[in-house]
Amino acid sequence: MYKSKTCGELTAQDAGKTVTLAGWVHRRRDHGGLIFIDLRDRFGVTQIVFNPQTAPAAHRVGSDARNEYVLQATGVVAKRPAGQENPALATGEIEVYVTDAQILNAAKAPPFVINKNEDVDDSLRLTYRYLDLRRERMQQNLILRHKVIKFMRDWLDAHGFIEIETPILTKSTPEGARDYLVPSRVHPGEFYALPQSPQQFKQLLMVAGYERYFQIARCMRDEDLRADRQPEFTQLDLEMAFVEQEDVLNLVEALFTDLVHTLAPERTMQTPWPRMTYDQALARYGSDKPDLRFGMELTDVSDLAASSEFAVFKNALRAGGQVKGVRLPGCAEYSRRELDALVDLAKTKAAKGAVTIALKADGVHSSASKHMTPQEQQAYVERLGGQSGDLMIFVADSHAVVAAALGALRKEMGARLKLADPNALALGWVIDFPMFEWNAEEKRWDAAHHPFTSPKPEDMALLDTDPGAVRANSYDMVCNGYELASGSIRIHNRELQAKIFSLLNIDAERQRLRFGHMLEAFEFGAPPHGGMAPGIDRFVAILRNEDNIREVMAFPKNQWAQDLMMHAPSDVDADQLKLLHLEIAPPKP
RNA sequence: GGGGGCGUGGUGUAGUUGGCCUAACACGCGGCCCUGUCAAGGCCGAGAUCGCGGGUUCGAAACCCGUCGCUCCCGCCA
Repeated sequence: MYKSKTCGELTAQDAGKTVTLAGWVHRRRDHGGLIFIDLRDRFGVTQIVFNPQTAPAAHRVGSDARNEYVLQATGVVAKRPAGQENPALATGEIEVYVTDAQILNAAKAPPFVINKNEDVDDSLRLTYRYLDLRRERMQQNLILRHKVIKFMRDWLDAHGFIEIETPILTKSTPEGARDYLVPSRVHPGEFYALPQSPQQFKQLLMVAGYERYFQIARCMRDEDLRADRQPEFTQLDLEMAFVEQEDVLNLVEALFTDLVHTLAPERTMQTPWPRMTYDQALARYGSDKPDLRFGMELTDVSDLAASSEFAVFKNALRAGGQVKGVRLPGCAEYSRRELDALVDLAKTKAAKGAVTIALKADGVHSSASKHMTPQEQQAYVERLGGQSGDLMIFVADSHAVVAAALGALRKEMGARLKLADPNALALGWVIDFPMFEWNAEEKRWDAAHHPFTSPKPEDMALLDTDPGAVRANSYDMVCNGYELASGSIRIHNRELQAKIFSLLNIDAERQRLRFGHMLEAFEFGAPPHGGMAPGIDRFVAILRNEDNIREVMAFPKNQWAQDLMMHAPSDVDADQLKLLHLEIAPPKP
């Protein structure tokens, strides 16, 4: 070993001991005579002192050292002189008087500052990720990530779960996200797919009788990136047999509640977690992943609109839609330009427009004042509980568009007005998702969750008459405006599974080709089962108050799915392509 | 595929109603001085044709057009 102690463990108790430390030069303070170096390793920082009188050879080493040099130093632990302690440092009671030192490796000046948490251009950080990872922020993020995963493993183990690995090379299932494909050398023209999730494997493990499975599972989806979406990400994938929805929810809630209490006790969390149906979430917050850290709920004003002469409102109602509004406290003085920006935000969610009513000191000011009397405007204000100085914004459209538009406004304004308590973890459940979503482009029903989700027994009759009204035994875990997990009770009956496939426009032949193994497995004594899959990257990011899941991944991709450090993706040798029976088509002009 | 933001020494920023910019500040880097610092301090120094290309102008870091890169968002994400 190059070291007898780490840079994070020495205390006054160790005074007098001779120790050897090894690490990186975090900072160096050269007084001409004495040189102080803050030596850093993964465990902490320790001040080592070079004295030209008592150890001239070692002092020359300290003199040559520069930031990020790799250093080994042997010396005697000493309590610092009275008044020289550094309370900001865990090892601040002591220092090490170096008697012998050597440079294990020199270092160029790094392309960005490592010993300060200063913002640096993301692409530079990603190019030199191994340097970025030395910085305290990333180190803390990855250490917490480790603790979270360790906690999950231990907790699930203690609750009778076993961890089972499932294949990375598997079969493409074109429904859902785009697959990453891997060409087969042995089978010309055929491909493996990287898993979007271990969904089918974990269900088959239930058929196999393992009853309680989990996996820290890597999932890959070839879709465009966002701050909370990387092409590969990690889920705590779990599945249980002989359970109902309530059992899964209770178990996951207990796991995460214990986890937060243990690893983030300073964070506030409402227990038990609030639950709401999908319909309630959309009605109250305009989102199926509402940020529950603040109120600012949507208010239905359809009844007021019904008795008004305002054509935009009336027409929306006549078409079966609704009119709802949201109150933005203290925003009455927004400029025309700012109001337009809010309306534009609503329009990005397919709203045709939005009506604003500002309650200023001299009364109501509305963008629809030509179409509404002041009395009408006042009625809307009162319905929303508007106070002087508030801005109200209304959207009239279908239920879905109203929710999307006002939900986007609520999210944006919640952030802008800093309504969310940054210390809160607003964990909650959204249940009773619809079974199907109408895909207007393809003119067919798509599975809202995935095709293995079971419908609610009481809605079974609607499968034949009104698929859009069927609710699923599916549920999401939400936190601070993120979808942290999705899950469902699965289908375990062959006939029902085949019926759902058919409803999803997958004919018998494609069912046999793509899902024959699942249908067949259900004929061999498949138990009732269900589970879910919390996203670990998103959860750790929330715990660390990071806005981008890159910050909690060691080697993430940039927005265009490139690894700037490894330079992936990259072209490959012609020989490799030949072996894989591939030819590259010339790019389109 | 679309929209917004950003791009100035190694890093982070200032400068952007065109002229005082022969581009400023902090950190970093190099040298010298300095025995109790911990964001050490002091002195000196090197380092940027302002992402790239074109244009307008007597004059462009700044204005216009194009382009590239990064980033956030929409679409997309069973």
